[in-house]
Amino acid sequence: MTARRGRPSPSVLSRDRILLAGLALVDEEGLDAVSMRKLARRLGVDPMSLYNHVDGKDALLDGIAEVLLAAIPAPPPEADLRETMSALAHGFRAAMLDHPRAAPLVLTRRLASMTALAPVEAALAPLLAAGFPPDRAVHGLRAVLAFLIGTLMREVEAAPTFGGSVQRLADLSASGLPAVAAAAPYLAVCDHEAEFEFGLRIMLDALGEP
Amino acid sequence: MTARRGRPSPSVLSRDRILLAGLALVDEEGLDAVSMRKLARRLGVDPMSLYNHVDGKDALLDGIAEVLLAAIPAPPPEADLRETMSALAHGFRAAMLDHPRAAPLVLTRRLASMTALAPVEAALAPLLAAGFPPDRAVHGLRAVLAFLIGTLMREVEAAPTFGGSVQRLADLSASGLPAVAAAAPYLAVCDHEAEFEFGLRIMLDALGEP
DNA sequence: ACCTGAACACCGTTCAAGT
DNA sequence: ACCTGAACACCGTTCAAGT
Repeated sequence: MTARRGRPSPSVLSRDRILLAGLALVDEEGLDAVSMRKLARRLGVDPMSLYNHVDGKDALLDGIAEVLLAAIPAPPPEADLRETMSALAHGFRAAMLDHPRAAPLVLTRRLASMTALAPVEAALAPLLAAGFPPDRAVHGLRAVLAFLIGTLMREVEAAPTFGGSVQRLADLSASGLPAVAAAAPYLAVCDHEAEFEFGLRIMLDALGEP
Repeated sequence: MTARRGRPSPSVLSRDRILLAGLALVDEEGLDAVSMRKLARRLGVDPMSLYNHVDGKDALLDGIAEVLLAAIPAPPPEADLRETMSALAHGFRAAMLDHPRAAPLVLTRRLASMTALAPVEAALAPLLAAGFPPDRAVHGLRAVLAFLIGTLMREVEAAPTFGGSVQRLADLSASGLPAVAAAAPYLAVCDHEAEFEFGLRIMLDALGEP
């Protein structure tokens, strides 16, 4: 019932093994460093062997994005609507922060597959169950998602190479732009957690009642 | 006072000419198609000549992003705070929609240059002038920006290749996911304009009073 | 100061051949 | 059914040489 065919020998390659190795490669070296050849080297295999399990580089990246999305946990079933939406948003954020260098794959690519639709279902189902008409449910979900994507893009791209932000603060103060200079101490640092909670509350408030 | 040196001959290459040609290349063929070599070919020049005016491919892409940002018009000076913020947001959106294939350069890259700071100044100045303390001004601006970036990413990535959305609707209905199927007609289409106005109103309302 | 071209170390993917 | 390797048409960038 579980084995796809009667082949017990652990074949070297599989779509899953490739995607996981790809994710590890992104985690370690970043998105720009991903190449079919390097990934094949890492798996001890000819580059062209990957094409037996994955449709090409773009499909590989989509597959890695789906691995990230699959890590979002289902919200507790006894939660009310607001708790459910909040849990999904926090789960989404946690999944992205677990793999910050791969997160842009989810945040910037149009994902069309079935498995990419699962989180949409998880958010839409409680909205409809709470009595939201489908058009308003979709509308509200889109607004929340836009905020989540924008916030996470900022959080995940925040250059970790950027040592102390002291230099950045000095640059901002010396920018010659008066408002930027005046707000420099607050521009130089960002409490991502607080920004996330602040914006999420706004968006969930805006959802309103069915 | 304006000429940098007494060289009247219109030298073939300049940073600006390169950035504009780069933007045109992105507009026509998309981001993935951009290469230093192809851009040089388009300019009738050796690929390596570009490096005299631009620091490399990454700097080229940053430069193109700055060209986009520079197209955001200054808001009318007599406008009140809300009108000013709204005008900036609409100007930002219009600038991105003028070059949808280049927009991800602005929306997904961390821009550090001075010219990328100009729009921040334009938004921060009226907030401070209206009496917002700098920490709240930065906080509010970040929330609005996150929403704008997320919304515009969706709008700009929406595959224009995707013929009628009839096929997509059928896929969604047949997904086996009940909530997705129930909301399929609304998931299949997106009124980007309305989503933008809806979310912008929420974020500007959330700014509150100083 | 700017432009050139050869060279280096890479890419993604097609295709014919193997087992 | 899966894996291989040669081959093709590309990349970004360094470096030495030209003017």
